[in-house]
Amino acid sequence: MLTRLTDRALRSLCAQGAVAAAPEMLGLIVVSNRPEGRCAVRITEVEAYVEHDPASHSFRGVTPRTAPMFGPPGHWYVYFTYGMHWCVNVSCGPRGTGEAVLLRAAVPIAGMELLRARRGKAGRAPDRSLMDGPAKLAQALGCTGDDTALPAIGAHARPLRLTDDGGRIALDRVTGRVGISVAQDLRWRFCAAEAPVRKVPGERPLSG
DNA sequence: CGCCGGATGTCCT
DNA sequence: GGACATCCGGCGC
Repeated sequence: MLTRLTDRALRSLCAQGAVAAAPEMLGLIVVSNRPEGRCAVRITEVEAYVEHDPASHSFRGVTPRTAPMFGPPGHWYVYFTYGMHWCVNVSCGPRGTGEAVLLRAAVPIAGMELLRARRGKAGRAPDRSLMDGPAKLAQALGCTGDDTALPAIGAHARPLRLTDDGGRIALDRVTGRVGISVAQDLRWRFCAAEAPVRKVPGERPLSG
């Protein structure tokens, strides 16, 4: 039988904190509903960031940029990085706590043409590698700073909604986080089998 | 497939 | 001034 997490359960999950919530987000879907069209993706890779964590944007306290991390759980935190990329997170932990789960990769489940079009030239990549990075995922979903601090959960969450369609995918491996130079011992990257292998602490260089 | 370097804005030191 | 939760194209194997 098909079981689905309710919006209430999803909010409760986010409230538990980023480390607890992150692995449970594998298999959840993000529905993007914008004027140019509708699309949906299934989450295959996430990372947890907490407040007393030098790799976290919340480590140095509240700023206009990081405020959504400290807001109520279950809201989007979208930030701009490397001068050209957006990345999408879901705020976690109770209000006042600076935690979030970074959505690092996903596979398409609806609105393929739109997802591919938004990725531009790279839209010709196979499904598996169309959104195999946080900025690629954000681009495919059409995310920008306009989305930051908006609620992520609920029937009226728009233009971006985190929800459960009942489709589940298994946690395949747990590794250190990608692209950070501190706190590399913390294994807070959670991957489904579909997620890309990368050179990070804890990742096995060979598959199988 | 892997390595390397450039692009390019914002925030912190 | 440097770091940064990155991506892409070019080149070599």
